[in-house]
Amino acid sequence: MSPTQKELEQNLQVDTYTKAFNEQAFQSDLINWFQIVKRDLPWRQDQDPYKVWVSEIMLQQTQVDTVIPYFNRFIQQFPTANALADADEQEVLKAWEGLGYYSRARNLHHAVKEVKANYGGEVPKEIQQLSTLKGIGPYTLGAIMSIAYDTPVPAVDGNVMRVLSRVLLIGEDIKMQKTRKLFERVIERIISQTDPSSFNQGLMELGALICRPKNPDCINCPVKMYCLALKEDKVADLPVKAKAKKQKERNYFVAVIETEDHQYLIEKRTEQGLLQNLFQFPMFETTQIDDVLFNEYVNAYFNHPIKFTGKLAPVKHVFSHLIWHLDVYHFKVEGAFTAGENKRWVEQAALTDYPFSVSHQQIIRQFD
DNA sequence: TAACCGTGGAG
DNA sequence: TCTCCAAGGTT
Repeated sequence: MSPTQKELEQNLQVDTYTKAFNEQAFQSDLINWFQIVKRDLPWRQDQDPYKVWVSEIMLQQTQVDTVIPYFNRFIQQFPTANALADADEQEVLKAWEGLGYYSRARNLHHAVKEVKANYGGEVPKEIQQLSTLKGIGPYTLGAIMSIAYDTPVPAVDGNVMRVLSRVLLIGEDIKMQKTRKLFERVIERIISQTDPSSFNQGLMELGALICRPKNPDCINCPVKMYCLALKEDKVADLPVKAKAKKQKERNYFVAVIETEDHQYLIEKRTEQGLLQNLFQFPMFETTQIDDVLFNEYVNAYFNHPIKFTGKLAPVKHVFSHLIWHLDVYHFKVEGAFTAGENKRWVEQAALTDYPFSVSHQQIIRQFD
């Protein structure tokens, strides 16, 4: 089977970036540095593929210091793939509460059930099997294959693209998916065959500690002698990254409805879109209606006499692609009434049993 | 492809 | 306050 025209062009492109590159010496210097300075992180205690998997999912778009306490609690609560598979989704979401990107938790839970059903609870080490699991994309695939199974597969994350764009002077826009694929092809040429785990982790550790987005510590860089950007004084210009779009803004009324014996009405979000299956206080998107109309609307919506008792502090919540402005209203009712399928009444102390997004945690914190 | 999907830290 | 960005994946 001969390579296609496209593949030939791609190989040529990789050639231009790697032809004058001494990958043997680079590997050696990078790996030796990593062995000396690597941080003592909880997921580096052993090579358990399940723990590597959990850590890599949590670390997606999330800083190490944020992940550490979540990882420790999660592994204590769900020590094995089978233990996680046997858990309820609500438990898993609760353990993920506050970490964000909740599809990661739901996909991990789904995938672990598949591992239990199809692979006897053992995380597969075949690349084809691993890559079909929900939530395991190209980066995580390479990370698990290399870190857990010592197999030379590229693991291209933001750190790796930043480091290699500088070392090899690659000016492609790292927002583009085809650029990530370019880096994967480059790494297939230069990855260590004997210690791909330290090679991949070394690139990421270098990006985190030395080759930082701002104020890179080039003086102390273990591979500065290979760095074309440093040689040409272009470190600050790389990587090239398209600007992010501005978030859209949305306004909501939130109804905190409390009974005389201090039960609160909460509702479960849908299985689609934002914050799937998380809980919240009933909320309604608003465009132009005012406070008075909202009070009438709430009474009509629930078909029950509900007494407005005052406003709580408004909440502004910034997502990656969205900004919520929540106007929070407090209502009193005499007792719990039938409110609908996805709704339930919960005592104040029991609110902590349910997974809420941070926006609604900010509301709960005002109850004291 | 580009939009969607969270949250918190750092400059 | 504002902007970027952090061990990305899915659709």
